[in-house]
Amino acid sequence: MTEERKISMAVIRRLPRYYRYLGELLEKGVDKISSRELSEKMNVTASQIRQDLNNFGGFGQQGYGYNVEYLHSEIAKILGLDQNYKMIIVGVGNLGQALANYGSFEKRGFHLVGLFDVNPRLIGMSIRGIEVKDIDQMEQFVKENKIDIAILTVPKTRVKDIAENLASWGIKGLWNFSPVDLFLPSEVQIENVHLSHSLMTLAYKINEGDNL
Amino acid sequence: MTEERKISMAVIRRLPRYYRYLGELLEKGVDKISSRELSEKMNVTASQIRQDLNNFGGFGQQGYGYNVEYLHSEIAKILGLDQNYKMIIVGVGNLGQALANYGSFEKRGFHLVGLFDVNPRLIGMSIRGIEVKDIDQMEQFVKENKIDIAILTVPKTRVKDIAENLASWGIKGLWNFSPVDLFLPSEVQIENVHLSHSLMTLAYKINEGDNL
DNA sequence: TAGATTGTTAATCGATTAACAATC
DNA sequence: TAGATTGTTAATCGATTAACAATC
Repeated sequence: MTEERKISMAVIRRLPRYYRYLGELLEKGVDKISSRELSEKMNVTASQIRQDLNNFGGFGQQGYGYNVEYLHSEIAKILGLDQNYKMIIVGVGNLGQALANYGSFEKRGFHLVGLFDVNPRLIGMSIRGIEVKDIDQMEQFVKENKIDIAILTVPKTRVKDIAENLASWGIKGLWNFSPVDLFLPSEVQIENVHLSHSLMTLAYKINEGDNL
Repeated sequence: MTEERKISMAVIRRLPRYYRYLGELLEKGVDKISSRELSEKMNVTASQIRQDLNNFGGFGQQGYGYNVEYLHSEIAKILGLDQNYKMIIVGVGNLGQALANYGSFEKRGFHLVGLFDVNPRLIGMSIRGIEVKDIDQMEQFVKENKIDIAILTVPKTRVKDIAENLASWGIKGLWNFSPVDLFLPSEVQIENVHLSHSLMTLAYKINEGDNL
């Protein structure tokens, strides 16, 4: 593969937003857009949009703008949305069940294929046709099915061991919802969703207004 | 209140993490910590920790370090965790129910007091002692109970109108889980949790490894 | 006192914005 | 061709890291 200079995560985290806006334009039947028009919709600078996109090559055309469908599909490729991922959920509590019921990940190539828990009351239950299995069966399942991503919605006391095991079984990514930081070999990619951090940040913003 | 220079959101978003680590140290009975020790645990630079904290005043003592309990409580104050917030959940689907069942927000002062939905099958149901009400009753409820925060877990087609209404009824903060950007008057604070963005970012990270 | 570690200034690094030549 | 808009370089801005004097 061609050697490219390291793209910053700040740029990467903006791509899904571009992708979403382009998807909406696509649905509306819009077929071209300029960086300025998009910048106004998204409330960012046109310069940033052009800089971000040019990290990956030239997707536009001078004097014209960007073809919506093409740009949309190119961003999908950059993010890896042109591929399929096999996912399992570990921990089928409230949040695990909610995520299991989410159909919308499927259409982006994220396929839920397994559910695991320790709770005998949950084991055997099915969500969207997927049976909850005992966590003892997880090693075999992950290895046999070549699972790419594990969604971790287990209590924080359990997550470290589970994550380390999954890493040793060759998982590629962990989507971690526990309020814990995982330190694992660099082959395993980690994306944290710290809901409590997000809520605390909201509390700060609410009070910040008082100081103005 | 004293006029302070604007603190960047980058700093604010690190505070909940400091707060979490300090809470863990507190539970372990550790009573002091230096920026260097904390930096090693958290995998950040000591310099950053000191810079971050000094945005809000001097919490440490030369030659000693930081008192864990004191620093923990000071960060809580900065974030506004010394206050109480009344919250409602709008949209009691899978994710709304999961969040409603989360007990852990309560102990940080975030009190869930209302649940709203349009679905007649959900209306009348109770979660943790809170009855799901018809969304028609929301205006009166928000105004009478002076609700601070609304958790938005409604379909994306509904969220814009609901958010605008809540804003006009004096809500202070919106915790938005819909894949939509809300543009509202600046009195209303918005914190987005875009799960799909997070998952796409994980996909990128997984594939990025291939280029190394 | 000597040692340790903060608070804070200065240096570096990186990200964003502005500007404009290239070109469709 | 003239007008529009990209791609890209340069300028600015902000955030992080390093260094060290202050001080407990």
